Amino acid sequence: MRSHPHPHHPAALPELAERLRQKSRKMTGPRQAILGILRQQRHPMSTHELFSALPQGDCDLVTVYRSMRLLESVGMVKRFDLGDGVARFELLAEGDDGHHHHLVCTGCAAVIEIEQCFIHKREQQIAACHGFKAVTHKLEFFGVCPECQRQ
Amino acid sequence: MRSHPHPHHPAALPELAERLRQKSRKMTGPRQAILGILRQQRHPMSTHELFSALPQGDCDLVTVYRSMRLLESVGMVKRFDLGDGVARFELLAEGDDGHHHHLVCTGCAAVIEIEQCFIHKREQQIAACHGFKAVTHKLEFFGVCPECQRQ
DNA sequence: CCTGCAAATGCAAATGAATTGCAACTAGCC
DNA sequence: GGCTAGTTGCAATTCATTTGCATTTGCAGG
Repeated sequence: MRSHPHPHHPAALPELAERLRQKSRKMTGPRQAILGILRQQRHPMSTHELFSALPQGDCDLVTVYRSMRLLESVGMVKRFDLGDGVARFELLAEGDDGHHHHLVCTGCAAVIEIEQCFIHKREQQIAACHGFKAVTHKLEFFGVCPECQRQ
Repeated sequence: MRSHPHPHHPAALPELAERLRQKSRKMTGPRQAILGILRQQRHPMSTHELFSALPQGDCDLVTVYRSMRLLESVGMVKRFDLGDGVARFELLAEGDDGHHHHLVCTGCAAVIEIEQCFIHKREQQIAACHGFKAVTHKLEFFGVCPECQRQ
């Protein structure tokens, strides 16, 4: 059975701390708070959303930005671009590359996770056809959700 | 035969002027210059690239930004997001919605146009499955081109 | 338990893409 | 040729994100 990007039992904080320490990174207060929020989130979160979800004054906005960069660099978090000029992040399970897509409502910004990726074969063809290596892709869907259709 | 997003005989400037006038927009010097450059371009161009390609001092950077927005709003140009935080634009043929994708080299930023879009059926399924309307998507491929593989 | 130091943080300032306010033009319908 | 909506230049602003630097803090090793 394939792994689900949003497991019902996300990694516990001690395990997350261990993942950091293995890369000689520290489990600090801010990071603990950030990971704690990310753990219980099933949709990608922007840096500002993350910051506002933190107990007020818990840490600086800049620290959140730096943390997201670091967590991304050690593969604990995946960055998504939903086309509005703001980076969003999802926590990754160990060993998961987090590759999946989203369906975003252009009215209310609601996000639906699309688990399957059906591009791989085409991606291979395109890579081969142009002699490219290490090819990946970014794919996001946009539309109007049932709620917003009523307005 | 389906239209090619980069026709060998792109629209002439008078025709482009007509398209503008139909929407009660004016064909000004800057716009003429911008469209002139876009006409002979087969890859998406950023606002800054466009600006530098203009005869120096021809117009203000802000005017280029405003022009791109306007041209997009009247459907004469299509905006692409190649993931580097800079908007890029391609001139559209009349009646063309410009929907296609790109393969971008992460080393040298070279761009290859990918004409076919093979997502439509899946897109329909996804839309239906979640009750969304007016669903579209953004899809771009990234990899290392043959040149950059040598380094 | 204590210590040292690489790693992390806060705060202020900087960067870079893109937008906006406003007064001075100008394309093109009459 | 004149009038007016639409444009432009310039300066200033916004907004996401990054950077410099002095200070602080996890945590590996003794």
